[in-house]
Formats: sequence, structure tokens, C-alpha cells
Amino acid sequence: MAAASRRPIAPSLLAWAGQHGRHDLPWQKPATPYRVWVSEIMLQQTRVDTVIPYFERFMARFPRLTLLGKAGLEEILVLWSGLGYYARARHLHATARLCLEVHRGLLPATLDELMRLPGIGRSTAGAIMALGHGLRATILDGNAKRVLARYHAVAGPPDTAEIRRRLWSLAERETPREQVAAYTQAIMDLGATLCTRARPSCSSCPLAQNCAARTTGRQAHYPGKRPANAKPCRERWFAWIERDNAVLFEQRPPVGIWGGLLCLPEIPPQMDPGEWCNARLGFAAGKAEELPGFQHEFTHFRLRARIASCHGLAANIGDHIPGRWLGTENADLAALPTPIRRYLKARLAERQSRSTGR
DNA sequence: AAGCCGGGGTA
DNA sequence: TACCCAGGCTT
Repeated sequence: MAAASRRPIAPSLLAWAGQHGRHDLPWQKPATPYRVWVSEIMLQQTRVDTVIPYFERFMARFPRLTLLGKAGLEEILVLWSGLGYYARARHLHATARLCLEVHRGLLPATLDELMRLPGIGRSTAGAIMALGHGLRATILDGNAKRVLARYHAVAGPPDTAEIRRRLWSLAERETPREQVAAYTQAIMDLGATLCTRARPSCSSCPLAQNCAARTTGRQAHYPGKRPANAKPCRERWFAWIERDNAVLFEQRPPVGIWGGLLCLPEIPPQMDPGEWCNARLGFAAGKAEELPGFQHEFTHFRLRARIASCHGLAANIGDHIPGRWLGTENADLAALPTPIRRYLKARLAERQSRSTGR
């Protein structure tokens, strides 16, 4: 097969990375297993520029694994708020506790042990091994997939079993015996800075001479695309309940969208908002008034959020209501999903300007 | 194997 | 608007 006979990429890649690689990323100084692990979890499906401020805040609060293992999930979710994929925060918490309980307070240094921990799959385990422990292991993240698919002309969508198997095989074959950490960082740097998805900078690429995609002029054909499926639209009602300049929030269930975060109470589908107020808050409610809502795009569906105001009823709400009251003074420190935070701030600001404007 | 899970940058 | 990003988990 042509792929097997193609020249190894490690030597050219390492030489290039010494000059042009990224050497000042926050998790590289120092690149401890703990810092590499946290960064890798944050970086799952998330761009470097997005992650950096979250990583800095996280490390300022939890500089060591021991501190994280003793923390509550709530505080971790506050630091994760806005980053998305909130199951990652839950898994991070669970893994930190497991490390304290069964790994003597350290991240394991074998691939199998790492992969048994929540939130750590094959690629993340490989990254922790190579970048954190300096041990030989292989990654296959989005960058490596793109570089390898182009260099070896692997056509087809990478999320099928066959292509995934071939790419992993190539990735392991290309991983050198020495300088594994530098190589691992180098292939990601190349993918992120030169071998980009759109308009790759082949003229500067150290692998261009032997790149199958480059020599055939078909860079844009690799990696293959998966067929897009239709994005459904979900309509959901949320309750807006005010009292004393604060709004009622409740914690969402740990699984599902926005798992574990605080949110405006969601009214179950098919249920009338007034009826819900009655059942949930324990008093007779009239017909709820609809406030302006919002739309939000997710990866796999579109949310049309409609807001039912129970404002007129709020005076009757007692302290027994399960939930959290958020206002301008404490909303910033709460674990809120981004669109809900945006909506809350907009409405609070709107009310503020109305009360001071006349 | 396919669906689920966020938010934002980019074309 | 559509795609995809330092993927992993669940069914």
C-alpha cells in the first residue's frame, strides 16, 4: 500500500516545530500530567483560543489535582459555565476524586488505566501519556486526522469504523520512539496553523513534498465529509418568576442538555404554564403572560425558547420553593448556560434602564 | 453504528 | 447558513 511506503513524517515535523511550533500555550508551562489532563478535557471539540481564558481561571482556582478532588461539582460547573459540553465538567470531577481515592492522588501513567477514567478516551489518554508523562503513545484528534488523511490520501468520512481504523493505524505508525511529546505537539501545531481545514498553507508546509493530497492538488477532498442530517426544531417553555429583584432558577438534571446547570425552570411539553405554576409552586395561577423569547442554535437541533411570565403571582411564592433566586448581584457567579445568561442579563438591564430612565 | 452533547469562529 | 473544532459516552 502506498501509505505504508510513504516517508515518515516525524523528522520533518520535528524540525519544523522547533522553529514554528507553539511553545507558549498555558498548559505547556509547566506541562504536568494534571495540567495536560485539564487542558485536554477542555480542548475536546473546543478551539484553543476559546479554552485559554477558561484554563487560566481554572488553574488559578485549582492549581493541583488534590484541590480539585476535594471541590464540589457546583464550583467546577461555575468555572465551566459558557464552555459547553457540561458532561466534561462532571467527568472531570469524578476522575479527580477517583485519582485521590485509588491512584494515590496522581493521574495514572498507563494508557489502559487512563482510558478507564470518566471523560478520557483513546486520544485524550494518548495526549496525557505523551504530553504529560513523556511516554510513547498516540493521539488522533481533529488536527492529526486532517494531517494524516491528506498526507496519506485517506478518503471518506473519519467517523466511520473503516476510516477510523485506518487513521489510527497510520497515526500509530507515524508516532516516533523518541521525542514523543514534541512530535505529538508538532502534529497538532501543523494541523492548527498550516494544514487547516480551509485554505491550507502548503507552500510553508514541511510535509508538502511527499503529501499525497498536495501532489495531486486535492487538499480540499481530505478528510472526507460526513453527510449532514436535518436539524430539528424544538420548542420549549420556560418560566419567568420574579420576586424582590431576583428571578427563580432551578438546577437541571445531570444528564441531557445543559446537564447540572442552573436554568429558568423548564415547563414540560404539552403542559400549560399556568397549570405548571399551580402544580409546581403550589398555588392557583391565572393565565400566564408570554414574554419575548429567544432562539438558539445547537449542533444537532434548534431551540425556540418561549418565556411564560408568572410575575403577577410572585408575591404569593413562599421560601419553600426549591430553586435559586438570581439577580444582578449574584448571576455572574452562577453556573448558567450561555443563552440563558445572555437572556437574563438583557432583561435585567432592560428593567434597570426602565426604572432609572424616568 | 448512530445519536447526543455547547458554543463560537469561519467561509 | 453550514461546517467543524486538541472527542467521549450512551443506546
